[in-house]
Amino acid sequence: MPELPEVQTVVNYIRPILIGEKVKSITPLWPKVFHNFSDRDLQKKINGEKIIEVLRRGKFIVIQFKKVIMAIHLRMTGKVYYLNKNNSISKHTTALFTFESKNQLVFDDVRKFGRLYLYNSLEPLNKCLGPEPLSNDFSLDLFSELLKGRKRNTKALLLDQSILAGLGNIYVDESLWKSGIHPNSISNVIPAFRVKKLYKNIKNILTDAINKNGTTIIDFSVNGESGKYTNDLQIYNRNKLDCFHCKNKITKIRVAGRGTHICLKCQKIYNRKNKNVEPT
DNA sequence: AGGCGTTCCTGGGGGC
DNA sequence: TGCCCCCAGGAACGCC
Repeated sequence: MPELPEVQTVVNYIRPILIGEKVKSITPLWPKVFHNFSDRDLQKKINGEKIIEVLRRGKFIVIQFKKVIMAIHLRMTGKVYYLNKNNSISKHTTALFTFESKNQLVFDDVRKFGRLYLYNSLEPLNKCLGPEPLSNDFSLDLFSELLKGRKRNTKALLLDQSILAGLGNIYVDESLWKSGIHPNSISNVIPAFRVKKLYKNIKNILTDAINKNGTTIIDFSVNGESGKYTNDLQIYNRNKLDCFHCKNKITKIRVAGRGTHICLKCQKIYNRKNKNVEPT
């Protein structure tokens, strides 16, 4: 499940090679992969155009051209990699980018949820996405306001891309565990010191994960590098194993429709009744 | 407003 | 071994 660190890893990988490339064609091998545009739009707006910049916004990979942007969302199983002489496109390829240099970029997606988007600018993405957790604009005050301004299940809120952009199931579980907050806590009654912890942990965990090329195994055909943050996971995917803090067994529950890993001893539920009670 | 169920997909795991 | 069923999940959407 590519989240912010995994998408950043992909961007770091493809950016230096993509910049300066001119698009010859983009072939949809799965018809639904073009989300909001047609072949004709491509011919008018992308084909022959040069790639100026490649960046990340939330979980989107953004390829910037002079007048338009193409956004790629990997959803759960999407992968982007270069095609070289030694490999062939897999049967799960949903789109194939061909450049005038004859280089080719593959968009591979087993479950076919990933999509390509065409926009005139970043604005449509900015409109539906919250702040970047690693940007300077994302202050503790802003984060506190986001939590206090709503009476919502905390995990659901952190997964909501319009509130905060880039977190997914893995990093929400990790951040909440490290901050001692139960995912079913109500966002507006979490005490300030816990909010501060959560704020710092989100930043630290994401930064750490980026430095280790993320968690999801990314099978690049060129350099074979895979995400090393897998070894650093403290709570995610550790159902029935010992909590690293208190040695209690980790449990798996459902929160906001997602499989959720928690330590019942370390993570405190905050709601109206017990907001002043601290964990033992 | 927010919670919840449904939809999109396929590989893989559990049960028999 | 084989087969069937169901589950995993990010985000959009409709409903309550």
